Amino acid sequence: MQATDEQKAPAAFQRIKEHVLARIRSGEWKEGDLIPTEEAFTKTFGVSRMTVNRALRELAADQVVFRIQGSGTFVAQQKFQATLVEIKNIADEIKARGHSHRGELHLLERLHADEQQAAEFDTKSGAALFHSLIVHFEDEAPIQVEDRWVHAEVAPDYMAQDFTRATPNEYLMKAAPLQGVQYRIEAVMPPPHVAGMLQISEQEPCLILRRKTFSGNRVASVAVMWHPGRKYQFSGTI
Amino acid sequence: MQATDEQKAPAAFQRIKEHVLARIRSGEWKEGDLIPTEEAFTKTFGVSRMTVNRALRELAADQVVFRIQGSGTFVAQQKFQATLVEIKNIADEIKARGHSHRGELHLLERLHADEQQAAEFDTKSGAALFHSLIVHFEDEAPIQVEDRWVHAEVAPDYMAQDFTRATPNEYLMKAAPLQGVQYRIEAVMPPPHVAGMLQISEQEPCLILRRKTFSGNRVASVAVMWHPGRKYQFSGTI
DNA sequence: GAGTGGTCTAGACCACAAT
DNA sequence: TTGTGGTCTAGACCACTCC
Repeated sequence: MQATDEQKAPAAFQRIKEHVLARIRSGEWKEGDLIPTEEAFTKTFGVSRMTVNRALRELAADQVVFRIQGSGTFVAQQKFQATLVEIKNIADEIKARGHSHRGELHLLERLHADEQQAAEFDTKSGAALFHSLIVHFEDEAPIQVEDRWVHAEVAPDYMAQDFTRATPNEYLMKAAPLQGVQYRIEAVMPPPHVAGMLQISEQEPCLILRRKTFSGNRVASVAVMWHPGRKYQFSGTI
Repeated sequence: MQATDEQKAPAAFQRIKEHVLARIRSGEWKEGDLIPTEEAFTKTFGVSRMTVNRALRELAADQVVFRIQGSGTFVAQQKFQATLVEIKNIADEIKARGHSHRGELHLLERLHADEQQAAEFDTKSGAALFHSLIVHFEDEAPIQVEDRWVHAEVAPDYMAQDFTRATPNEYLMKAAPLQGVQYRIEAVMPPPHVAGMLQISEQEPCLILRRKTFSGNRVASVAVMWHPGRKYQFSGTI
């Protein structure tokens, strides 16, 4: 028998999605345009309203269209205005490049929040915090200094971890269900002790990532991650 | 009449999603666990299978669970391993902060690609390119130097644009259907002419975003965007 | 009130996996 | 063969918008 090239017909809701996307791509339907109603599509495609509804609902979830109950379905604003950068766990990132990762623990202590730290953690002054300072190496070259404070109530076992094996990030993800992250990326000059740990000059800029994580409506952890500007970049594709 | 605090009951599919999410958050259902079948949920919640299907399908789209036809629905790997940074159009970003944006065009020229540029654009040496240099101001403070090369074949009308009104980014999005973006974020010291345009010292680090866009399987544009490290950060929430 | 989307039902048939 | 998810139907009722 001949090798047949059987194509399964795409699902009806997929065909409708493609139809709408094609109209938008071709420019026939432009930003803000009202597109046909669900009822109209049921006739055009000979399908039930639930099927049309699924197609349009998924396009709305993808922000291709937006829908206003009682009014209709409209073409959404062009996307691609934003580029997304993915910031990964440093250990995974290094391993993904085929290199070896090693963490060097420089400091692990328990202390009490001063006023500024209490404000950052949205708690009261004197609350127990853990503080760790770890230098991450990629094939024996220092690539990140991770300076981290952790709310002791959220991750009480923090100090019992072996941070040469798992990063604090990995531990915290298991210990405290993450509910949110705030981050900021900056370019700054390193203070002397950071320059020393990264084995760079104080005249070389650093790329820093500040990251605050939330768990159970509390601030779980505040971290500052320093990277040598010459060797480290955030990069990606969309 | 008393001010009533009427709560509309959440939709059934939402209640089911919440139920599953709560079980996962509490740790009752762990990564890789098989969760109840659609049929089981119809009985638990007293709803039809379509309603359960929608709830689980949406959770699968969000990568909370994964589904294998014939086998069942399983809890997916923990997320939040990655943090996403959104890089917006500079003009939109400034306006969103409630400030005024102004673009100052310093250079707009047509030239021919040298060998290095030809390699970057994946074309032949001598191909026509446009080159623009724009300084973006936020409330009269320079916030970005945008140095951009554009493939003339992809956007032939580039030089006819008024870049004090719309950013090159906005124009290119309309002129050339975007198919992909590569980017890189770095921390570097500014060369003298950039420091001058940003009105900063040569000892102040810059945050730079390099961005290459693709259209129709060709490189449409290569841009380097310089920002003063002291005033500009990438930030966001997830 | 007419038109639109938001949700839901109670079935149905199919494809795929495990046995 | 049985159980699972993937899709679809032909209705239904509701909430909201606009006239």
